[in-house]
Amino acid sequence: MSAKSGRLPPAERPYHHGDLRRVLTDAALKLAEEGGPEAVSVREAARRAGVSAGAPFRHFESRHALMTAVAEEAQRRFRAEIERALAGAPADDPLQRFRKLGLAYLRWAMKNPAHFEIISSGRHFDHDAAAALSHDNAELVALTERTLAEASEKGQLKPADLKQVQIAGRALVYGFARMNVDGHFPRWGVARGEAGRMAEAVIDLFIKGIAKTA
Amino acid sequence: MSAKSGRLPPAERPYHHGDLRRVLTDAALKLAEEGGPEAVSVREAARRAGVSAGAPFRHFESRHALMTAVAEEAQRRFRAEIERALAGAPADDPLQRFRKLGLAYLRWAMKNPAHFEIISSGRHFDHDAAAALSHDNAELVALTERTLAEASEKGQLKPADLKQVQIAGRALVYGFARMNVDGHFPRWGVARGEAGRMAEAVIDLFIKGIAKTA
DNA sequence: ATGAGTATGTAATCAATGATTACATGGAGG
DNA sequence: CCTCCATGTAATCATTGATTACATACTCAT
Repeated sequence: MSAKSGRLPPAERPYHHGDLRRVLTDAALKLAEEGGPEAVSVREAARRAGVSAGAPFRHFESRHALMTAVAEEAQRRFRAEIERALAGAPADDPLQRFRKLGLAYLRWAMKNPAHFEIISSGRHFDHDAAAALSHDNAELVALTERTLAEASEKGQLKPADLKQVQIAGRALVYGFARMNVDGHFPRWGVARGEAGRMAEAVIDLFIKGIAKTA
Repeated sequence: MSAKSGRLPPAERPYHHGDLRRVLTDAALKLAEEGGPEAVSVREAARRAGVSAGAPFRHFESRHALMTAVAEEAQRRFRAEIERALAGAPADDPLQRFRKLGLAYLRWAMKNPAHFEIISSGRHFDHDAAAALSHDNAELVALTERTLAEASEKGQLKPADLKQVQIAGRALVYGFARMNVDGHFPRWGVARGEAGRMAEAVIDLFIKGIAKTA
């Protein structure tokens, strides 16, 4: 695919890139990792891909569109990681699965702060143009709802408005992840390794609050 | 002060502005309100102040420095509003004050999304250069800690690790505010007016979880 | 008062970036 | 083989953050 034009010197890149769209997306993902969402620039991505500054606009209408592709890929990875983590959880203990869900969520968010920010802040891309992302996200939301409902049906929860519990849980986890991403912890005198344990403690505190055995 | 130079035509602005720093900060605050933090540009602030594009740099080392001033003013307003709201709360019921604290926090955050984002995201300004902001913030943190401790001393709380409760509460409220700022609610099918009631419900759910009477 | 020194504003300029346009290249299919 | 079209390049523009040389006027010591 890339060595089709034999008459060109092998060191030269062929005129057509092959899969520039993907290469640009990957470069942008890396730029975000390195310097945060603001550090993603079309030109720098083009530079890293070894193409001209105008080339990316053949594949992305605008910088926003590039960020949308970045967000979709990040969300895909996020979902995959969550589901991978959940695979090793006991199927007959929904509350335990709910806990694992929260932990996996936080672990990924803390390990990939820039990507987490991109997919969650809604400021970096156009949500309406990201159908795949919306789907992946809805899938995760449905997963937590289902898990919580199962826990309730199995009698693992105190009587409560499940919708409210769902939102509170989401706010709690999202807030914790955000506090990490937004740099609150260092200013609170929370060491880097400590945040992980605190995440677990906070989740357990929440679960103890909604579980029946409390 | 502004009409000192009598020989100039009255319609003309005097060469020296008077309080350009403040005017620029106000313009930037308004720009943020209108188009979010990214919409704040040094040049547009200068334009609105009626000065040249280079003038702001006499007062702010960089755009970041301007944003720092914006953040300090926003944080000042935030703190003032919280304390104002808390003034009308019963002094002898710390748990009730804790609730009011959370509600006032969310009300301000939802009413001033851009300013809230600026002061809380840590990405828009230099925290180390914002001593006043750090002080105001620390003051609010201390206030909630004190209130929670009082509630505990008065026997209003279940036995628990207060530090963990503090962090969980903060994560919950911050997460909810962030979900609003980050545009999660419309995508969840939550109407605009509904968010306010949900905020109250979530706070009450949390308080019921930590209160003794539960 | 008055002249020196400084604070504050202007104009011109630079580099980086997002975006557009005209043109070049070459792969795919009749 | 030749045409069409997807994809890349080069040149260009407007906007923005930032710097520099210069202009203005406020302040303060004498």
